Amino acid sequence: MKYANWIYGIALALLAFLLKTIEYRYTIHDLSLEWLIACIATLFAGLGLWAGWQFSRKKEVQAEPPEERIQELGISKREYEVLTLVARGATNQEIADTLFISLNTVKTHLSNLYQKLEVSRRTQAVEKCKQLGILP
Amino acid sequence: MKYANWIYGIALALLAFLLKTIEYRYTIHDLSLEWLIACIATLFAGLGLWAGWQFSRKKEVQAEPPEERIQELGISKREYEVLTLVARGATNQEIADTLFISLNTVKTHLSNLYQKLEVSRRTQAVEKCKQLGILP
DNA sequence: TCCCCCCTCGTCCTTTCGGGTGATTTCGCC
DNA sequence: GGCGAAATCACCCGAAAGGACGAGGGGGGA
Repeated sequence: MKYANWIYGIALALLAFLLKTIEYRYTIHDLSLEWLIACIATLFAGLGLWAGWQFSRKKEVQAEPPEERIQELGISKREYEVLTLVARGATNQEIADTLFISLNTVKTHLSNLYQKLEVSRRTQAVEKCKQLGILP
Repeated sequence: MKYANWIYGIALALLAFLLKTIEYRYTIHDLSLEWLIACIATLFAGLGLWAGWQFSRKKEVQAEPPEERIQELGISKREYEVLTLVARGATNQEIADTLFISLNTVKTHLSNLYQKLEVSRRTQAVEKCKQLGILP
């Protein structure tokens, strides 16, 4: 996704180059200078607008497959399941009932999660995961 | 904030007009045409980019004035302050220290919040408020 | 085969939360 | 002046959460 930046930059450079060559060929005499400038101005303004729009768009949708960062942090499937339930405001007991495991197991998973996320409470964990894009 | 759109448009028009007049005055002969075009192109490209950025920025922050729903639910200022700190993963004690109030007071505010939000735990409260757009 | 990781469960202990109740002060509004 | 809402604080108690261990089974890779 980082390639987008380069694409925009290259596109800009190419367009500038193209305009220059065109201008060299037809040494402008039949179309007035002001007209040319106006065209170029609007064209590039539009291009900049579009680029900015695309750029911010990317950031919005970014979301990025959470798989990557999850694995980076070494979070296992089971731990992630617990995490999502925590994010929904479930208590440890509810999580245990949902996943058909013991309350102690839930606590163990959470303890491991806290270590991996470098936090000490469920609310902090949820907050951090949302920042990392791991949770919606 | 809707005026921003018009401001951008007017700014664009003004700049175009300004460039035209300048170009009329100094009928360009000492600075090469290609240079002028390059300048204009980059200038407008940057302007477009900036405009697009600002535009998307507005949409992001938009978020809708939470004031409305907050008052609907009868949440007071102090309660909202506590709420935001809870959303950041702070403990009750940390909240108390931050707001220079007693731990008991924090608890009271939270109890009232839970009733107003119809929840029973801090994580649920945060979850609900994010859904309602009260919290970012 | 052995080792490592995951998942599971347990105990003990401390801290944190949440619910309930009551109280005081301050402020704006009628 | 009275009234109500908001803000403040206190106490008690039980539930929930978190930390720090240990431990066993299972599966996959070196």
